[in-house]
Amino acid sequence: MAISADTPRAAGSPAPAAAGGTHARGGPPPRYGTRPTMKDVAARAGVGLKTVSRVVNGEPGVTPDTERRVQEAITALGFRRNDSARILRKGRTASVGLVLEDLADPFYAPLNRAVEEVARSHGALLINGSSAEDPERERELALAFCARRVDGLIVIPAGGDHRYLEPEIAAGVATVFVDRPAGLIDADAVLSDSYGGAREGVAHLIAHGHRRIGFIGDRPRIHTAAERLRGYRAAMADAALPVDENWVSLGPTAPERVRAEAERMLAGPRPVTALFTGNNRVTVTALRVIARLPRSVALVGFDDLELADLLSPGVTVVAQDAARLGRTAAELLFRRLEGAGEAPRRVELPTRLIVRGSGELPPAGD
Amino acid sequence: MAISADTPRAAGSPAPAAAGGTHARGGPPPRYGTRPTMKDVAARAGVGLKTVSRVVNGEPGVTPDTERRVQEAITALGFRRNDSARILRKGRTASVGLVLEDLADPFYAPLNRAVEEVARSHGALLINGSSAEDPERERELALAFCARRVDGLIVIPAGGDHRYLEPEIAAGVATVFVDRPAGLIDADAVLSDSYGGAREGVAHLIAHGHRRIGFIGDRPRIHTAAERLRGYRAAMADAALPVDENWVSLGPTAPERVRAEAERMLAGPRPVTALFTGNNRVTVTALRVIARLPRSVALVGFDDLELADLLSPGVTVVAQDAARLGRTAAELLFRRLEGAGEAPRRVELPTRLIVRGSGELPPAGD
DNA sequence: TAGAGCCTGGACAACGTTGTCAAGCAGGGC
DNA sequence: GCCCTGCTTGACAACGTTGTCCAGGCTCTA
Repeated sequence: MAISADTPRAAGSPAPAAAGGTHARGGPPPRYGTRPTMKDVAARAGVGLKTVSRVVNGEPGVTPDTERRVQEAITALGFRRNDSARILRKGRTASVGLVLEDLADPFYAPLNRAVEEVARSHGALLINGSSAEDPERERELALAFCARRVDGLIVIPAGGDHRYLEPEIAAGVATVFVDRPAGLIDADAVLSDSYGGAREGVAHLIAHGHRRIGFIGDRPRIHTAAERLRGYRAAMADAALPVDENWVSLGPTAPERVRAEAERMLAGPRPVTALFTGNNRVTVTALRVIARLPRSVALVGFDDLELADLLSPGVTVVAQDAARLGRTAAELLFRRLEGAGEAPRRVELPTRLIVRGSGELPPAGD
Repeated sequence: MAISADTPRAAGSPAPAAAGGTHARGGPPPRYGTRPTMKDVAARAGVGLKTVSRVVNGEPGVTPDTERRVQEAITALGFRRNDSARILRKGRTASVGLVLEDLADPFYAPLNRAVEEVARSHGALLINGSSAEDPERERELALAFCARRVDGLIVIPAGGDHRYLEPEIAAGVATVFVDRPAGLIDADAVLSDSYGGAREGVAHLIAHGHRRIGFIGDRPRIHTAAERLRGYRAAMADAALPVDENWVSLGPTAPERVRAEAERMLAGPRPVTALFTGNNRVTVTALRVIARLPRSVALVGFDDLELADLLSPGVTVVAQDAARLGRTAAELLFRRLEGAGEAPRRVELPTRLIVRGSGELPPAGD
């Protein structure tokens, strides 16, 4: 029998699941949108409230016969425990909040999934939201999660000041920052080695003969962007190569800006012969620019891309393990929840240079 | 001043945010992990409980002076409203649950984000989880969300029987299915035109001279997989082309299986000259197989891929608008919540053939 | 058969919030 | 001076669950 989702029921046709009465026999039929409670189940089964609670939670001390009667009442009424009340009473919510930049970003999605898996293995649900790189929105989300009394919070910071979380952390909300460190507070953080990864990637380009290398990255206030730029400069310095500041561009990763900057660096009498791109979004746009050029330009990007191996030439990347970032952060969080009372830790995961050929092009000139 | 995340505080060093007393003056310092309540705020501000509630909720009828005292107490104690209690009292949770197959899948991630955006615009939070294509897990997640009393539920079905949701729907949980229809119940659904899209994609291959076309898709119990196969058969029939059953393969989208099936279809004396792939995961694996072959093989895939335009040849796809699927479903859901009491609707969104060249290869033989 | 002890079941309070309602108070009109 | 009005404020119950505690009935043993 099908049920119409929202058709209001006439008094003469009560919802089948609730037929028989939420209230004592003879009472009015339950209003649409009103759910039966343990009290209703108890009344129907002819037992006490606590007995229903025991059955629902699988607690011992209920005879099989009583249990059967309760189960029948539960099924007949379509009862489902109200976790809000349960949470209120117990204090723990078995849920974790995750604030990231963009749920849809191919870099963060696996991180999201990894956090979900760890949460699931601990019996916790995941609430999440996208900050869209807006500090105020990050704050709103994180505090909304705290109001829901999440047991723990995982944050990919958009802002640079997380003092607003101090009362929450002090109150026991286990908090772990991922991908970027917390601002102005001392807290757990799980990061990738942005500096080392960028340095290695740029060194790869240098090793293949490039001397004029452009760097296009995210906004400078973002920790990873700054670190990767630092890695770029270190690699150039290692090889005693000068850096023309026209080769460096930090800013929003919107395709228009990245395209303009890439085209600028690749134009003129002495263009760069290679690009190092600071994250997956930048890389994709840069690849589109390069694809339209008659000559070949070397590129190494931070973050792996799904089809990077199928492009020709394959795209060399500095890969982060986003899933591992998420997993590590979530595991750290649950260790905290289980009472590991050490000082905040900063975990740094290594990156991996995946050479696929795009860095190995002979330099175009110089 | 930095706060250690989990260091238990000695009695002599109370949490700064709570210093001054959660309880009446002179009482014991608050225990770690215990949060101040409105009662505590009221005591500290020297006002009644309800006045605090009014200030917290911005209700009128509080003098500026009283409000200031309450605000000070809130800040001093680090108070944050407990939404569990609020939800229990009010009955509405301002949250939406989303069950999808895999949070990390590049097809579902934008859908996830779109649902989030709509929820956000309605002031609701998003709880989500991955079913991993396991009906039991789908059920667990959906019911866990219902226990949390989400106002609405968006489900990408893994299973084929959703009667377990009948009591929930009857109790007022607005429920919308996306990508695939509900099983054995009558409910809102937002779908892509899998049949039409596949038919158009396969017709494209036929128009370019292909006569032996393979179809590799997801498990047959999945509605979209079955529909796309139906579209494939229709296109072949339209052109009066015979279908060798060796050209059709439905099953898990694990790379090993897809690779084996693609290699099988492309081997032998009379291989297929083109492949139609049933979703993004299948397409990616098939592209890898094709890339290793000496000869070129045409391919059209269901679902767009991020770098599809940069491959050579570009990959022709039947694109779905995943974000629009999510947005449409979420908007429908909120319309239901606002009381639109019509019969369940099935919305079907069009697909779009994006021609990029991979289908335009001359057939390899025949 | 009586007493002790165990097992089952239920009454009750509490979790933190919000809606209802009534009290207190100041100001103004008569 | 008194009453009425309107505003601010607070006491109280209720939301649905779980933990505590106690009562009653049963079994087992002496």
